[in-house]
Amino acid sequence: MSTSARAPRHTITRERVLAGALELADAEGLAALTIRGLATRLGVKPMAIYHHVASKEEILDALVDAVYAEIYLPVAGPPWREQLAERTRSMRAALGRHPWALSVMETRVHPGPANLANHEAALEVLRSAGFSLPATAHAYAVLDAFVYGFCLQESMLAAIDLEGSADVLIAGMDLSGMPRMAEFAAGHVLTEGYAFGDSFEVGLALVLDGIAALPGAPA
Amino acid sequence: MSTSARAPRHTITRERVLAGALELADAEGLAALTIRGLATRLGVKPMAIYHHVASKEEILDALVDAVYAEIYLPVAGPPWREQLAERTRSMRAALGRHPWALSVMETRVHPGPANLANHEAALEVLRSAGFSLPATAHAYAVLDAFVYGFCLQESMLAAIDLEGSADVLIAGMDLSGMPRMAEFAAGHVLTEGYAFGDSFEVGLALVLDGIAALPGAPA
DNA sequence: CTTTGTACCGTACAGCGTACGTTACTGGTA
DNA sequence: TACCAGTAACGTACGCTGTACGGTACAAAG
Repeated sequence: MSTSARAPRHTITRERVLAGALELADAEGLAALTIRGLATRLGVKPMAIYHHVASKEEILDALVDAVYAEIYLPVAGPPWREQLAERTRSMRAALGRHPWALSVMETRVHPGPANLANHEAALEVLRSAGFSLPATAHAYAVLDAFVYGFCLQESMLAAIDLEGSADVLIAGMDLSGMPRMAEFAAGHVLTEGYAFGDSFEVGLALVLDGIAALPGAPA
Repeated sequence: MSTSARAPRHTITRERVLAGALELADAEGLAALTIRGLATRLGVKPMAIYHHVASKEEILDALVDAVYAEIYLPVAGPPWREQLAERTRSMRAALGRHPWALSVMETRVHPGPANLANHEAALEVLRSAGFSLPATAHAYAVLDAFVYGFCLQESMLAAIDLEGSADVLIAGMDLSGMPRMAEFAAGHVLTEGYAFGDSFEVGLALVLDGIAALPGAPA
């Protein structure tokens, strides 16, 4: 096939553009998500994309909302604790599947429909469980802080691990004058069976316990 | 003065380059931190910068470590809880002063000396207070997840607020079919005296309580 | 006075998002 | 059947980015 051949009509649609962008970001990282790269992957010339989306910003907005759409929507009912736990685990899974998502979210200003639906569902769970409005605000802020922050740490660790495994990295650091880090590395991190992710369920339980004990939480 | 005049020798040093980069990022945002923009601010031509730093990546590494250097170093001793609380508040303050820092941190792979010193100090506080190694790992992971995540949310909210105040934003959203968000907005967020940041101390206390109750925490 | 190293500069290149204008195909109507 | 309008893909070009490479001027040392 000729590289300079004109692609047939309807080679791309808005859906194909967004799906291709998501695949490209997942497969090759956010830096590889360029209009030119996306066009090549779609078998089209760069400017053809702009007949289906207004700008790259719009693509990024749509990608973020696509990630939110993957998150479990909690339902109101007695076991509010398990519903929120399931949503939180689902968020971690989605952000783990799309490590680029967090940094894109930071730069978005307009929440998409899936984002809003997720907020609504979480608020519905808390409010219908009997949380007061102030308690709902605190609970939601703390729980989301935990999951966002935990995923942020996981993605930073994953980025570091791509350059070399943990033991090699730690061996290469200058830990002189850092006895506690040396102890922590040798006595725990490099131990068989250690995984940073194991702190997730511990932290989740800790935060949910704290939320349940908030003033304004149901009895 | 002529724009094309050659700057005198020793107009810039590595310190001045890094200080200028930090000021530029603080004042005009991360997107404004370009080699050309930085050179202009320093009264120098772009390529002069490369005689003092190896690459822009190196500048970003240094900026991140400069932010870590602003964070309070906790000291070991009886009141571990207050020491960690102070460090956490200090982290929030530093990340608030430099909203661009979080997104830069995400892309760093080599921790700087201030970063390592901060880790060491926090570990020292936990370990010398009597936390077991697994408890230390969980406590540290959860506490940092909280502060990173909370600051992430604050910076996202701040970015949105730059485009218009909260009430205007909320008024512009389509909250039909979103009764809980409507209730939350009207009954709490738009109320006199509401501030998202008020959840910080609540969450901090909640997390510290949880850490103190961890198996392996001191009695 | 000359030599040598260093610090600043000019030019240039590849790659980015995208504004603007052009071309070719296709479905609807006369 | 013939045409026409609309649409989707394309080519070119502009200003921006980081930075490789080579040149130039000045300051200190021999």
